[in-house]
Amino acid sequence: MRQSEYFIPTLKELASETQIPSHQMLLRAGMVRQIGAGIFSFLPLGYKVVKKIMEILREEIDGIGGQEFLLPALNPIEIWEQTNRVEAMGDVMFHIKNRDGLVLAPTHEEIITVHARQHVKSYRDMPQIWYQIQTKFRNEPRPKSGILRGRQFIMKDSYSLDSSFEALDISYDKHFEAYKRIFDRCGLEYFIVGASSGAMGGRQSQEFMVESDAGEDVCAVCDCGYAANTEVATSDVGTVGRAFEGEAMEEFATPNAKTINDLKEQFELPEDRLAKSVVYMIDSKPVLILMRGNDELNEAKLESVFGTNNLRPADTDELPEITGANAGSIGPVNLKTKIQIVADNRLLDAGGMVSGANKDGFHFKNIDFKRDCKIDAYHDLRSVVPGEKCSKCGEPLRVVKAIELGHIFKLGTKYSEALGATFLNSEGKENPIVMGSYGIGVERVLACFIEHNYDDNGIVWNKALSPYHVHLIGLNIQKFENLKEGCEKIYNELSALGFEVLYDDRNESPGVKFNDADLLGLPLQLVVGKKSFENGNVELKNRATGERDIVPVEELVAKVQEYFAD
RNA sequence: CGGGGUGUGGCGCAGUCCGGUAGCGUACCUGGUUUGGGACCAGGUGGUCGGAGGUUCAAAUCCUCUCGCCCCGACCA
Repeated sequence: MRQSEYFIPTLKELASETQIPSHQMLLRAGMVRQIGAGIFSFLPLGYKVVKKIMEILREEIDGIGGQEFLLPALNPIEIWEQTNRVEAMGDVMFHIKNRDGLVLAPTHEEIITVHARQHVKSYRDMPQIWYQIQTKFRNEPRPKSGILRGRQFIMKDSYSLDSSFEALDISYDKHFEAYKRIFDRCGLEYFIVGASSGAMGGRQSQEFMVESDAGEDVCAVCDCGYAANTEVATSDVGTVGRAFEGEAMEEFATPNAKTINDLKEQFELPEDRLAKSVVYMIDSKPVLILMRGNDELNEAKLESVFGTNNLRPADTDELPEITGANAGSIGPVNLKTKIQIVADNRLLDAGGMVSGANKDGFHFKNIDFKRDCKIDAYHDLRSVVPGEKCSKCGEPLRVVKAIELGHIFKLGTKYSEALGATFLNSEGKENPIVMGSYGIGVERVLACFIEHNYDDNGIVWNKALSPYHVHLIGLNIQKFENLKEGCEKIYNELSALGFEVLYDDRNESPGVKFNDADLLGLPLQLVVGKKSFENGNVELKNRATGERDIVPVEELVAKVQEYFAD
């Protein structure tokens, strides 16, 4: 491709509002432009990389037996009502205003299930892996971070159809391995975490994450290989155990103690002896939640325990009606109304605890959870804190921000049951199809790669994702006919051998060309300039290392072939 | 949805507090000189200052409403 004819609007300056490196690089390198909040156009160079990513996705999903579909973004709302996801999606789903009954699909389990219902009627028809690479629409409340969170984005989504849960395990494992190959080929440093399946439903899910400050997920990771989204992460913190065995529960005045820290300071109490109470409205019913000391309640874990995302902290004016006290004096004993009480595992069968007396300004001490109150259930409800011991190996955990690149789910039969997608098994018995779903955000692959591969001068592509293989840079070719001829010859030779060559034949000064070349970041730059070319040489620069080789023209092709050999 | 910020030639910004000829850099056009790390000189094109309404002799500037965008939070497959 001749750069003089190619639309690559590189930028010297950026609006100060662009924050994250991948966004800045994509704009500066003329790869994307923004149209609205969370809405982007890919320009030719950016789309070239997108296509490279999509090609890798196709090869690997085809490789596990995937068959590529192209499903409609416009969906009848009925099928979403049948799976109860119109409500579950809420505002995230775009609704069409001037045509009743249509929505823009934020994902495609429903459509896939409809096709399965139509045609997959026997266990002999399975397994199937169906996939597509297609645009998703999600009305994100707050798009952000450039292309990382958009209202419209490209997703590779695949779906497996199986006749049993054992067979689903196989389809799931195939995707797990394919995903590893995909991200390896893209040159991404990622880790895999167990995750909450959230509104998708289902039994098991794992996320493929890339560590990045631009990320929105938080994960606990350990050098031993343990990694989990904090939605489900656990650590080895033990239980607070029992103290003051046999001593009677006793009320005491705590007029100025509203928080755990107040209690710690004013009464010199260790955190292990303090139980914090939080009241949540879960499916509109109040539930008292007990946490040890300042341990943070993790709402994702709470959602998963109660199997609903319809929960919120109780309002301050609801608290006295429910408990008899205001925030700061609430506890599990003497509650004004009888409500469900759940406690974090760390408080299991705890004794000698201090907690609110449900009377403003008073607490109880020596509360025995076995003797003085009824804890309905113990669950892991707390958020992991950095430095806590890994529950696998005991080493300190790190807690890092990460970008979710891909997510794989064992859906089970949620969708097939809701939509009546059944098959006959070998005994002639009707069963719901067992499904899995597997997604990769294409823009996120792009952004994650750049987040980890750039420097002050621009992007540093690898061979797999680089929009072109080599950047041929002709200096002053308008002035020196022999340089131009040399460039044309190299351009034609390399192109004929199948290399994708970006040829900078523009009438620009050398400085402009060098800067643009570093900004675009193709792995190999071939510089044809007067000095070296008159001695029969071309300069070959490695973008990643900055190394420069002076290579005789006749050896150039071999050198390039060698570089791209593996 | 709550909080903060912002909107001025294609792009990046100043000017707004304190009303009075719309400015700088860059890009672009013409001519000339230059050419290994974002060249120089000279001349030139281009903006109803996000939109609507109001105050005023006079509004980018003051007031009211409104829209867009960015950041933090809430939310999030």
